[in-house]
Amino acid sequence: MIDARLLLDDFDATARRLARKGVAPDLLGEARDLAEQRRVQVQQVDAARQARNEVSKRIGALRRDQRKDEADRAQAEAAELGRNLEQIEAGLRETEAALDDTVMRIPNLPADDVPDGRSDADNVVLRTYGYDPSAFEGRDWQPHWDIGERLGILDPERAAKLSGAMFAVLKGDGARLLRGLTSLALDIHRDRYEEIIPPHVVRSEVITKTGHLTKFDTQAYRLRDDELWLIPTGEVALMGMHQGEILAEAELPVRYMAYTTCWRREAGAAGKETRGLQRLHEFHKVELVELCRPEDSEAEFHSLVADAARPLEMLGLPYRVVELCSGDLTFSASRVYDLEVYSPGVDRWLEVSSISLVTDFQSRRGQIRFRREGGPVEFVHALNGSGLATPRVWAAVVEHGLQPDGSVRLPEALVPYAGISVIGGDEEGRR
RNA sequence: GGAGGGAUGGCAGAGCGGCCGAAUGCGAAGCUCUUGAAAAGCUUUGGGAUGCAAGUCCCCGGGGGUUCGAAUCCCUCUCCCUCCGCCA
Repeated sequence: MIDARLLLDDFDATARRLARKGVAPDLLGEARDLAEQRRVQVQQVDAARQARNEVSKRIGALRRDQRKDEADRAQAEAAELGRNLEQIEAGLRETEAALDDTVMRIPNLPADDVPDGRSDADNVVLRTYGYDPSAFEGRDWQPHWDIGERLGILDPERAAKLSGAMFAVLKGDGARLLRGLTSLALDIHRDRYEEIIPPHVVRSEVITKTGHLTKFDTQAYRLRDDELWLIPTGEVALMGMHQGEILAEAELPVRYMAYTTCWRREAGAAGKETRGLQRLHEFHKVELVELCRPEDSEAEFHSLVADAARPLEMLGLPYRVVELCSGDLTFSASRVYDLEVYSPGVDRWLEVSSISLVTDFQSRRGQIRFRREGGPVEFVHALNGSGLATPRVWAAVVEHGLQPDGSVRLPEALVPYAGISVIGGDEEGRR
């Protein structure tokens, strides 16, 4: 959540910045009014408490001195003050609940140099790597689901039988390919990120405070008999680890990676763009997250983008870096770059990683702070992005590796991890 | 799953319902002394709300209650420890 102070201290500028993200001024005005009301009520409550505390203290002294009559009189007075206090406290509680509710609906402020725009049509392609359109002409490219079924590495019918639409069964070399991809990614990122294997279910508290569970978001699966949720991304577990903590400045930056299964309900999604592995309820991903000092976050963001791109380059996959415009930014992000891999089989660019600079939006909610060397306590900045999301990268490897004889050649860098160089060819490609 | 015990500041560890945001020790920071260091002495050392400030208010695992007043009493949840059961 944003700092409600911004609304009190600098309403116009804040409203202008949020307008770029499509936030209605009404919402902000409502929040500001509530914050103002809260400020007034806090002062009233404090004054009322002070009055009561003073009398209570006097009662203690009088009782010690055996001045019973005076004590009794004071006690009656205190009881009256107490009743009064309760009333204004109730008012304050109401205001705070309403304020909280309202502020929670306000998204993070976009970075000032994020391009203006309303939808993904206004996103900006910053650079493209390894993509030559002519290289894809005049050949019979196939979508990965056709290749996968033909080679027996993908089994959509069994997946549907087990779990329904948007689930996957990978078989044989297909399973091995996924395992190889995750190992490759974990090894690539090992130099900068500490590998974590977290729990895959987390408390309501954790998923709420990472901003992945609000009343407007029904992405996550809940366990029936426990107040626990399946993580929609490893980020939830990794960011949750430091909730409520005050880190030492010297501990920063904290960089973690985790290979986890992710579950998303994806309510409403179905149809053409969900075929094959394009969109799944359950998938595997290597996630990268970072906590750092505010002054470092912009530079760290660009490092994170470069980190997320490294596996794609090693796999020789053409990709492009897209900066999301202000209107397309996710709720909690101040800046987002998407990495999109070109899929020749469906002739589309598929998002394989979304790198977000979240600033202090999550850490304020989750109370993740750090203490400056000999100085004050501040909120850390948070960043996250996929280090490698397996389904779409799996699909891209299969589509790009398709050879005229129908087999799939794996990228060189992947061969040691997958233990094979060709899927579906003659036995020579196998080791 | 069953039975018992616990949760207090960076750590350890006191705390009669009022004088306790909290003794004491350790750790850490600053200062004095010293050529320097050690030792010793002095001082400082949690978070948050509100306020220009002085101040006031809140927080002793979380939430609720009793009371004029709760770290202290009651209820509840979570976590940790010991024992029993189960189990990869």
